[in-house]
Amino acid sequence: MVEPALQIGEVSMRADVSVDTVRYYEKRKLIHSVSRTSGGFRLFKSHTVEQIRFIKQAQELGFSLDEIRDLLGSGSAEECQKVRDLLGQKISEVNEQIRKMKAFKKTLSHHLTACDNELEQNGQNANCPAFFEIKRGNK
Amino acid sequence: MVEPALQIGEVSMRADVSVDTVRYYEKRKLIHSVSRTSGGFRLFKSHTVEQIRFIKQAQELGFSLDEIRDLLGSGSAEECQKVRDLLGQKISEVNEQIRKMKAFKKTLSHHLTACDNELEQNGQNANCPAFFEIKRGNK
DNA sequence: GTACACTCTGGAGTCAGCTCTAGAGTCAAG
DNA sequence: CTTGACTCTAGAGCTGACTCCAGAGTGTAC
Repeated sequence: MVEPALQIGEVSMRADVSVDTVRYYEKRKLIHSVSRTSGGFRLFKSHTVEQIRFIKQAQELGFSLDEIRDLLGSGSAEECQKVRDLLGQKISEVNEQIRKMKAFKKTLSHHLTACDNELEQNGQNANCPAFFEIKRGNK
Repeated sequence: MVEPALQIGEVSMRADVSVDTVRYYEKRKLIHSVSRTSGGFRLFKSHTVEQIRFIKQAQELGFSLDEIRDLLGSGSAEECQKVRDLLGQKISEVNEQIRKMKAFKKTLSHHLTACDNELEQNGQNANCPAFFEIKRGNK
């Protein structure tokens, strides 16, 4: 039941990032290698792969590596409360993001409708209104 | 009813971006100044302010300036259909983003709960688990 | 024992999206 | 006609997050 150590290439492949990225994350303290071979090769635990996937997930949603690092925490006692608070805060940020997304989607939908109307009425000669002129009723 | 032309400083202030940003967006063809004073000062229509706000909104949601420019379109006939298609595509991208957001929020909530449990049970001596060890049941 | 894939380090390069700078010109007010 | 706030251009610099590179060492398979 001793979990197998992974070399950087294996981690990189499983997490679908480059080896450079893995090293970069280690340098930025988002992950850490647990040990080295006698020759100096890094060895990682397998959960590092999950950790990298989490980092990528958070990143796609606009969080910076520094923010993500704080969220990952070190597991130390005094950090526990801090991480907890941060989590609460991030959750509301995500909620806010979702709200913004929905608003943006609405804006896009409005334009799509306007666009469709124009195409239907004028076909080949459609003169799609520039984005913000729609609202202002200009031609 | 002739709409007043705005100078760059006015636009920048109303849209809450720097004047450099306004010039940069013009260079990148996201907006355009309608004319210049005899001395060469740019003059903008007031809807440019709305356009910049839209750009910022889209940007916050992870769209690049190039993508946004395509979305703004030029209003020409042949572009109309193209913009329409792009709009449809962006709307599904936004839907996908919303889905990811919700998944991420779930991940964060799980961790928050685990964190709370740990704090409740061990108080001052809480040993907040490293992010991904929770799932794996390690201490 | 050598071939070959993999890994190491340190540092330079890249890309997007600004941001800043210098040096010069513009414009409305007094 | 001068002052002071504003604007112009071209180009350099910055930040975050990689990405690439050279030159050297490691590990295992035949």
